[in-house]
Amino acid sequence: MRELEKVYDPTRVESKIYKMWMDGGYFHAVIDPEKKPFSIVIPPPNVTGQLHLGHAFDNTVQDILTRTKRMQGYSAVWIPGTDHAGIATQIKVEEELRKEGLTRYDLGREKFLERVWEWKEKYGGRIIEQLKLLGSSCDWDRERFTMDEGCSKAVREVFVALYEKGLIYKGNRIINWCPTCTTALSDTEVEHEDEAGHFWHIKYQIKDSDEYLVVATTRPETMLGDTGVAVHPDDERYAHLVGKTVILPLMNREMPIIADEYVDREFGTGCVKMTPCHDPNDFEVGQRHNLEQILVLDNDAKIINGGKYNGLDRYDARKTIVADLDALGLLVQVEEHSHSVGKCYRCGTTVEPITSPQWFVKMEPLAKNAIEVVRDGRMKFVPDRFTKTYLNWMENVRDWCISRQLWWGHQIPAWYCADCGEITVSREDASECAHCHSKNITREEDVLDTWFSSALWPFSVFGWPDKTPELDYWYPTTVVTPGYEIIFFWVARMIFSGLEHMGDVPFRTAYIHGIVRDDKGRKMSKSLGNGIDPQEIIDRYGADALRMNMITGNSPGNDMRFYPERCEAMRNFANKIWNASRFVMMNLTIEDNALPETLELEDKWILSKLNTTVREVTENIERYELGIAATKLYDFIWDSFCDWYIELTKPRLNGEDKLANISAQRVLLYVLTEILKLLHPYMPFITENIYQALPHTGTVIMVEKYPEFTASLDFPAEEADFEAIMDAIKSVRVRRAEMNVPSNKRPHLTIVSDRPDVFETGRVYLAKLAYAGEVTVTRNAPANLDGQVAVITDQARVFMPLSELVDLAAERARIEKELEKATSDLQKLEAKLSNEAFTAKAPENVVQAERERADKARALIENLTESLNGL
RNA sequence: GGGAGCAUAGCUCAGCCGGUUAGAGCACCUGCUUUACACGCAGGGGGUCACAGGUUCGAGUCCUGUUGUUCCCACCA
Repeated sequence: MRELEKVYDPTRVESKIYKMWMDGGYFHAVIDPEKKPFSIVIPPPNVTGQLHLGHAFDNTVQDILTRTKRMQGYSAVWIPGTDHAGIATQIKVEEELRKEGLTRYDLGREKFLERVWEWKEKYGGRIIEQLKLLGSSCDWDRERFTMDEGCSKAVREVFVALYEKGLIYKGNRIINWCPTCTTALSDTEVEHEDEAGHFWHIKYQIKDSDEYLVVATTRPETMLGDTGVAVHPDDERYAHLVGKTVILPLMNREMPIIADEYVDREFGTGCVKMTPCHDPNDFEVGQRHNLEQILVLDNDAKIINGGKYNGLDRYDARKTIVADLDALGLLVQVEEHSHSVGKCYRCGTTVEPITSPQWFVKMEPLAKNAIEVVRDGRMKFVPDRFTKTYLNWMENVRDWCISRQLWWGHQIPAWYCADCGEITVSREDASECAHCHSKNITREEDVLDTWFSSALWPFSVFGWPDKTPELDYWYPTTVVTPGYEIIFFWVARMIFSGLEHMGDVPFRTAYIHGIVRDDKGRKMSKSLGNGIDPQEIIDRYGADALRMNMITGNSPGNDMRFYPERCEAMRNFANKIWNASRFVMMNLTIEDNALPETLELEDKWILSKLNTTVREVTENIERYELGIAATKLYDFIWDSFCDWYIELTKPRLNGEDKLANISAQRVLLYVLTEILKLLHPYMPFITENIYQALPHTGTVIMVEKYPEFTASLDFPAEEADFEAIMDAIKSVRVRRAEMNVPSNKRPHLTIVSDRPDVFETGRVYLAKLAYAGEVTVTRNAPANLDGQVAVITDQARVFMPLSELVDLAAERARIEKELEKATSDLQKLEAKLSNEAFTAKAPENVVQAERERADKARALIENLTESLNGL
């Protein structure tokens, strides 16, 4: 293991490491009353899906949380699984059929479903395999599918329970219809987009009169289904017409003129054509006024009940109707008009509002509890702003249309009786009508909204409706991590479902994240072709680099842009750790990582810094500030450990003193091991890989104990002292760089400080890291400073005999500039300190800190003046 | 129409409870075969924290408004 490659190659080890974890069964969680439970259910990816960067992000978050908690001694379970994704999957299989010149109807329901299951078997595992490439530590023994037996049972139970409670009903109501997917959609499945359209003003003649009303519409084809015209009850312009009859052009249908508060007098002409079957508002107005309902669009959005327009596609009908109206002189005006159009979230087709007999969940009673648990804090959103988004939606939620005219999904357990006309809803497949016992029953063909089963996911995966130990132990789950785009689809529905069926929230925290965009800030999509395959990134940079990249540099809930180049930085980081470990191993003669009995100053410094890092990182993760924690680890590892501590140990490792050598090894190994543990949840592969090569007492790092703050390793005073030495080193480096001193020039340094003991300890490091020859430490400045260049830090003045390299004039200018800065700083500080309001009101420690700054500034001015005089 | 986010270095973004001299990565400049790493080391340049008010001893951070931008929700035909 001492012959490690200079460059870390993740591709060679990641799959081996993953296999080792799998073989060891480390992902499997068991119920352990001695341990605290921690649980996450995966937002189940679509079974036909491919891993994209959004998944990579989402699952990295879950893995970090799960791995951290597992190491912290929780019984941490992360339940994986996939979603049957009703419409999406059915579309895919239908597309495949189309290539064979077939439709699903050619196959029939049963054969078609066989095809979908085949498809599922073929592609359903793909995304799971991709999740493994990421390093996801899911409990694969507990993998679920929304249409597996257990989940189906849960769906059935919920449907029947809600029906029995009167919370599921069937009704002929306005729903969103997608003519391409030929199914109803819920409100959440419709995406609204503003589109440039027209506003057609049409004359409707009053019966037995020369008078006309003018109505305006954006969808003229719907006029075929008009069954009334509405005006506002207080609108004096039309008061005389209310109750009269108007004649629908083209159809010559007589329709009433009604008065309803719904009409906005200011908008358009103040007259609204009423199409109860194709507009949600008109539907409601129509119900209030008993308007006739005439459906004029069929399932393919072709005209029906429209006389000569029958059979025309909706847009062809629109053109024809407009032309006909124009020919009749009934088209009074055509306005350019931008209006919002609803699109199907699966296929993008413009949906049509259509009245249709569908199944609904009655939301009001369910929403009430779902609002309460968030209001009273039983469940919280991170970041908090999504609370408002959620509440706003839940407070205004309308009944949920759950039936879909698809074949792939959970078929609704309802049977219609041909004899008595009643509906039988049953947990077991019905063989007779529950009302009249007729055998003449047929099953509802529709299936349920795919989100109906996802809503039950946090408890169906643990075996509900059976009472299981898993439910007892792991429900409610600790946290879910969805993107904000599925708050309504999924999060909201899980909340009311959990409350209704489990009597408790499905999760304590919803940690909501943003979406991953491309480098130009655009959403990644197939049509733009700007998607990035995570697998490609993994192949190129490693899963660890991808994970780390996803998690750093963004804050909770915000979108992030994905730059492949940023992965390079994280790959470099992995390489840095690799090489630091190589260094430690190359120097290793010990077999265990116990700390030495005596610690040097620099040891205490790194251990104390490590300790602080442990505390802070743990706190950050606890607060879901994963990015901040990652940055702290990155900085500690690269800056403190690699750039400083490793360099600091070299004198001991290369020196003659055996004991010193061993003690350096011990601290190095100890810190490295702790670093690997801390970083493991973020970069699981490389940390495990290195851990396996180091002397260790555990089995695998993924089940090692997560580091904890250790009071006995807290050395704040020593930490500060050592930083004074670092300060001196840095200052000397800066001066040398400014003066272009070649690195082989090693001048004698004279350090003047009130803390000679500290700098005495630091001599060897100044020599090495500040490229000094000899180092002398004194309390008082030497009498003769001729030819000395000084650098000044808070705790010391360092003199270097380098005046031959100095341009005296430039040096004078430099010092004067520094002096000027110091003087102005001091003035500001003195002004602040002489401000009584400040000294009286600011906290003592802040005032004290300002006093110290002022003292330092004074000392600096004194020293600079002295240097200037010395020139 | 309602609501939310964002606006900080050339680029992409951090910056939690208001408290020293505002940070990182990338890019840029200078130097370096320092025996872990050039996927590296040392150093450097670069910011009126969108704008205008306000609160405060003190504001990138809190409040109000303005502008720009992105998004979500909504039944004005």
